[in-house]
Amino acid sequence: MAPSENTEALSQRLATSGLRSTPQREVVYSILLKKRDHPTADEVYARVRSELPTISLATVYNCLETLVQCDLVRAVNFERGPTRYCPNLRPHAHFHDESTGRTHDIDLPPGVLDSLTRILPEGFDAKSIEITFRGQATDGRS
Amino acid sequence: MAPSENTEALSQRLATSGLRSTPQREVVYSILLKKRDHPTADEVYARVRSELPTISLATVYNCLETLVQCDLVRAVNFERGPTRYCPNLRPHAHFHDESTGRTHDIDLPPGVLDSLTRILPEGFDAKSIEITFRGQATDGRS
DNA sequence: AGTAATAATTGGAATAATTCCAATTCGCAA
DNA sequence: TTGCGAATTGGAATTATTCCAATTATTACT
Repeated sequence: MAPSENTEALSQRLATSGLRSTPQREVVYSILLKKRDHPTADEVYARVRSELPTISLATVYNCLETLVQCDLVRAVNFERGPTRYCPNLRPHAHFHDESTGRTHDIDLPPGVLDSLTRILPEGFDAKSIEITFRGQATDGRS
Repeated sequence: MAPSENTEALSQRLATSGLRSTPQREVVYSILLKKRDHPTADEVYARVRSELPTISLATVYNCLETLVQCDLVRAVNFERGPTRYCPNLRPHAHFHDESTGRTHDIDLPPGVLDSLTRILPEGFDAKSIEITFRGQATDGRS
């Protein structure tokens, strides 16, 4: 796979939003793509620092926020904890494993989101749906 | 409706968990039942103080946590904001209205949760599911 | 190229929500 | 009625995030 491909996608998305492509934004995004384990901002910060040692935590927050605005990344909140970041753009749910604390992406079969939308009463217009499972993943998984 | 009914339920749930029924716990619970608008801990604190002026915020947090443990209340988290509390025990989703900031309960037709569980791959055992819609409620609703 | 205008980054301070902790107080049981 | 564990309390501490003012980078224009 061409490493420039995603960088391209990023630049384009930023451009169409009137934003600039910067080293910080590129590295933050590439870090998210590299290891899709739903890291927190702090975790992203730690990983990015090995490539960009002078980046600040505030910038990491800014970049993540920007990526969310561009719809390249989803911000995910489980219970009280810190926000986690997910670069998976396919329609998917999250499975939160209570024993390991890990979060798994669960791809959704086509139609699931539509059929959920249909249970809404008149007058409710949903722009997005989030589905979160909580339980145990008995199986060894990444 | 008998006002003692819910208090009864509370005492029983607490008892079976080896916990005590206290005035603080009872009032916090009754406040949640009285106005089901998904208040934050701070909001609960404010409401409870009119009945129990000397209660502390820490106790409100403790009571809410206890009620969640007893499965009498659900803790709900939208994006970054503070945790909100919901005494609705029926299977329901949440609709978060982005224009008003309000949260509506959406009752789920029977079978929805089961059919969602069925999309999980082998090895994933879900104990609970949360469904959150985000959008606009065009209609005037409580 | 030179420069103004604008956008992005930075570090640190500030805020918000929640948890922790040690000291009291309460309620039940012997 | 005394004692023990549970619950409450107030305040300090912690965590996650946002804010802000100063600097730095990038772009557009001449």
